[in-house]
Amino acid sequence: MDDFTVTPYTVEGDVDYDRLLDQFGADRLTDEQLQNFPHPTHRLLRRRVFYAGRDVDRFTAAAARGETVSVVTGRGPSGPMHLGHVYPFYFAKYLQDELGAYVYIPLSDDEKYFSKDLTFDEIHEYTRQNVRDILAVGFDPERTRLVVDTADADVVYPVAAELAKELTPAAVEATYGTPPNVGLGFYPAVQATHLLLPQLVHGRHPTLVPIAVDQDPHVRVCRDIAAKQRHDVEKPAALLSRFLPRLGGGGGKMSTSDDAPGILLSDDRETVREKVQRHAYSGGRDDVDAHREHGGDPTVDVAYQLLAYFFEESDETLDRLAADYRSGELLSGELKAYAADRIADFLEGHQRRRPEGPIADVVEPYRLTEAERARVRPDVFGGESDRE
RNA sequence: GGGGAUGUAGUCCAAUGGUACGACACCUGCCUCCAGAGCAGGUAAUGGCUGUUCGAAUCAGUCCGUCCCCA
Repeated sequence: MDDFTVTPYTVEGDVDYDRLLDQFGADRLTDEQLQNFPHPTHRLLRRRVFYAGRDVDRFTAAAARGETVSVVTGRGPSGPMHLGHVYPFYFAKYLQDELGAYVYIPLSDDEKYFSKDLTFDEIHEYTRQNVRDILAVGFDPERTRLVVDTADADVVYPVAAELAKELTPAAVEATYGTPPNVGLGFYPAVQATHLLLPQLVHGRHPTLVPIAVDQDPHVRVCRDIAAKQRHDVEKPAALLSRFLPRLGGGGGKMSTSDDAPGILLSDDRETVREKVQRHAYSGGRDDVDAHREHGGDPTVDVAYQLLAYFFEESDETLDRLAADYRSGELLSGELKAYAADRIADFLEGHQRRRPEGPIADVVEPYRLTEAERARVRPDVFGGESDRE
């Protein structure tokens, strides 16, 4: 009946988040686990946008003891970034601010080349744009590293090669389906490299991977490899989120490649207002009289959902909006206007922080240093074992 | 390397030499507080080149892409 598909390459239909956990074998976040995160607890946790995980406790326990922890959350640079892409990065910043976590951000340009009909020139243009948007989040350059697969291949490839030997085609096929080309068949090894990289650079420690549930297979594959590798690493922990609702409603995720237009990080206030007003599915009634009498349904109202997921910081305001909407006092158009303004407020801040200037200068403080690379990369010609 | 199949709009697909069909998606209008639903309208395609023909999506040649079998 409620047919849906969730894989790293496809999200379709009305997603049943509970059934997904059964399918994937992840655990729903308990109230207690929630309390183990730094206070005040981030609203993405409080409101159960991040609603499940694997091995979260080891991460929070280590963090509570003040030990080294890291966060990995990435980006596939196949287009401009929209609202649905950005909240994991703001969550990562919260963990960095509160825990001093290292934040590693892999950009999988190779994977997008393998899976999309795009040239590397196009992908790299998006990569540069996306980097500016990611850095607009405000990460600490001392503790944040952007890793671009093809640009940092000196580090990524040797590790991926080691891990790839542990990965059978059958395992890849079982997890992702038959790869359409050998590049994608190899890519899970690269993905696993991303998740282990903080430990390879900084030594064994717990890593948390906050991502949308469709990316969970990557974590599972990596955990399998980490378990059998002689690398001294812990299995990365996962923190899994629901999808930010699409403007059109339904259960899928916001997308730029899809039909429903998403709200881009570059949209100005007028554009946001127009997109929300014209496209957001509402929980309102058919006309004003019916709405005043019976009230609206915030649980299906996309404007309300966007506020609840991320864009309204105040729990009190959120509760009041829901109550007023249900009572019929608040009309759909009014709720949309409010939501659009909160989103536009957020975007204005984001756009103001977006770094200008030559991209090489902008990204430099966030690239792996030579010393960090040397810790990971084998030194083929630097050794002395070539004696006759 | 050999053999076979296939290529039509964003997607799926029809048309055996004669106006390129339809669906979904998208856009516009009506209706709605808004969106959706509903109704009315609209945009959009024959992989490239050459040839045969009055006329080619259709036949031939060639190139390109994709898939399958064999090596």
